[in-house]
Amino acid sequence: MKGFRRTHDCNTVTEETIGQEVTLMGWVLRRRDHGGLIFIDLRDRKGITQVVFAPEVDAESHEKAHRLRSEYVIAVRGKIRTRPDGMENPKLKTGMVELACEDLRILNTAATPPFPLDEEEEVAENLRLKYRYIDLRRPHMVENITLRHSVCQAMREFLNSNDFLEIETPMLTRSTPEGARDYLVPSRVNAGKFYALPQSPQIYKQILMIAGMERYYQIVRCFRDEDLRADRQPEFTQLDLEMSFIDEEQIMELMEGLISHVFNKTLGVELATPFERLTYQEAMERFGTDRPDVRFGMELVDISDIAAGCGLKVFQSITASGGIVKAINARGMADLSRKDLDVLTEFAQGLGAKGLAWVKVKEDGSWQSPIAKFFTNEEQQAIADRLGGEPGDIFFFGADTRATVFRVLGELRCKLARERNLIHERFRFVWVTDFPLVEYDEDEGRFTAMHHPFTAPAEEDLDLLETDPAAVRSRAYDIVLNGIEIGGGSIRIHQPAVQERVFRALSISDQEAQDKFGFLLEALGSGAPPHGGLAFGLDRLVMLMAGRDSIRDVIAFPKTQKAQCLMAHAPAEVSMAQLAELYLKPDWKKEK
RNA sequence: GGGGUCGUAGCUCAGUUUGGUUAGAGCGCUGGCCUGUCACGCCAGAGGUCGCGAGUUCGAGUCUCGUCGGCCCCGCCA
Repeated sequence: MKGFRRTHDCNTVTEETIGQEVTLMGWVLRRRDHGGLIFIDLRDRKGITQVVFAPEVDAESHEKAHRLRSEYVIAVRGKIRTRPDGMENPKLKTGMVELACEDLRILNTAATPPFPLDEEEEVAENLRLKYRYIDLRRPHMVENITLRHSVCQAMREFLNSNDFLEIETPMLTRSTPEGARDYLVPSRVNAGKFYALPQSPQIYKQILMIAGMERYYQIVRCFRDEDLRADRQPEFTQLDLEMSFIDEEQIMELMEGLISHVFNKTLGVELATPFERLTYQEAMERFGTDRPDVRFGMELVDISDIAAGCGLKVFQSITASGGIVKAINARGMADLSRKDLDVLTEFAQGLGAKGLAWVKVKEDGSWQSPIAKFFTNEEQQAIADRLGGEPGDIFFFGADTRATVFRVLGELRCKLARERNLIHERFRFVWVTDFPLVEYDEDEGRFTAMHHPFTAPAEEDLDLLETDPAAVRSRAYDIVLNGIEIGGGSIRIHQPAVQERVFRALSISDQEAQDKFGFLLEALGSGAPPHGGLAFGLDRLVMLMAGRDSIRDVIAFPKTQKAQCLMAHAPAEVSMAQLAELYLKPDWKKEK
């Protein structure tokens, strides 16, 4: 590097730099060797600049440039000059100019890359993950990682200026009941005891409120030992925050400000506030899910009352046995072919439906459908009225238990919207509020917390805790973007007596509550302020902002579906000596 | 734990339906030529455990069974 000092980035040499002597450093993206004249596309984090090696400018570097190969690391010094007439490349930001090399230094050679760095071709993900350091050099990945950085910066800006303190909480903590499977860490100095990696800093941030910190945030890693998905990794990042002396209105308002600031600062997108709000009940009834995509209609409409009296036995028996019948109107989609409908039926069956009834509305308003004959004209009219049906529309029916109807029609409307390009908005947020406090867990035979056990019940429902827990609404709220849950939070319980009642409703014995959460109960009794907060899934948020389908594309070093790092080969075996130190005996065999 | 899908040259893929000559293409790679290219061009060349293992067959990239791995989904994820 002696004699070389980087003066510019590959995207900062422009018309304004013409005539200046600059030094660039970066990687060889491509070499175009004309024998007498050699062109290099030089790439760094910021962009691409064309470098020309000409013997009349510098014979020695021209000679050396013959040896350059893809991904060699080089430093070049020379003057920026305009390209000859007609030789400009409009595809490059620096395409009007080029660097005429007067001095070339090869800083490092490189093996031929295992896959091309240009983005024309999709590369198998296992290769990308094995050679992540190559994958991350690709401009698209640089953009994603850079966006993630900018999002974090904008979040900190906003929260810092709103009087929040950034405070770290322990990674080595204790396992608590409820929730996901924990990642465990054995303790060397406490034989037979284990730390757990945090699923979220939930209790610690509440303790910080009790400790009088008033406003806390942290961009923090969380760990859950559950199976992976495109939007789920075993370790993921949250923007976690908590505030004292507030209610849900103030939190939602502040969070809308935060999100607006982030989108404005990083993408230049102006979001309209306040965001739309739905209660859990509404979201389920109208969209079939608690994370509705509200960018398009096709809402679920209940027709159980009409179905109960119709001539179709299936509809009758389902409504009679406590199930429901709902329908969606796929406007203008009556052109779906028999084969399309078979595919959709299969899709519905895959989600647990027994079948998928449909009705096409013909020009004269009459029904074309295998089930048309089971409905009187009046019933047909009533259904069409309720769905706003017009010629060219097709109705789809879901008849089953509530949960199945919601799932099937909810997924179906999203699938149809995607396939028929009904989604035009880039970003649409919605709050979902008034979640049930608890839900019944068939396997465990008890109620479990829908959000977490520290969520405050709605005050007017408090007295139902002992009589009808399922009817108690919570003070929890989720924030949903484009049909994906990107955050959630709640007002917390700040009175020990209420916390104890909730534990009881969850069938957590006083003994267990004392063992596992005694310190929290004690802390609540020490003068806990009313408080609440929220956590954003940073990976999901950035994924949506970057327009990607998987959070792996916005995480520098993600894991595969089997929770392995293909680059570092984690997890890996350890020595017997290491195990012995931790008092672990590896004599468990996975049963075949 | 379950369902689906993919695995052929360094990369992206064709070939598998209907088993049959020496397994192909584009890109990349190597060497040569080339002073205005930018997905440079031209010439020549190298490169294969058809994921792995059994089986069926005269013969398997192709059929069967098993297995490993990537991805998507269900369960799971307060």
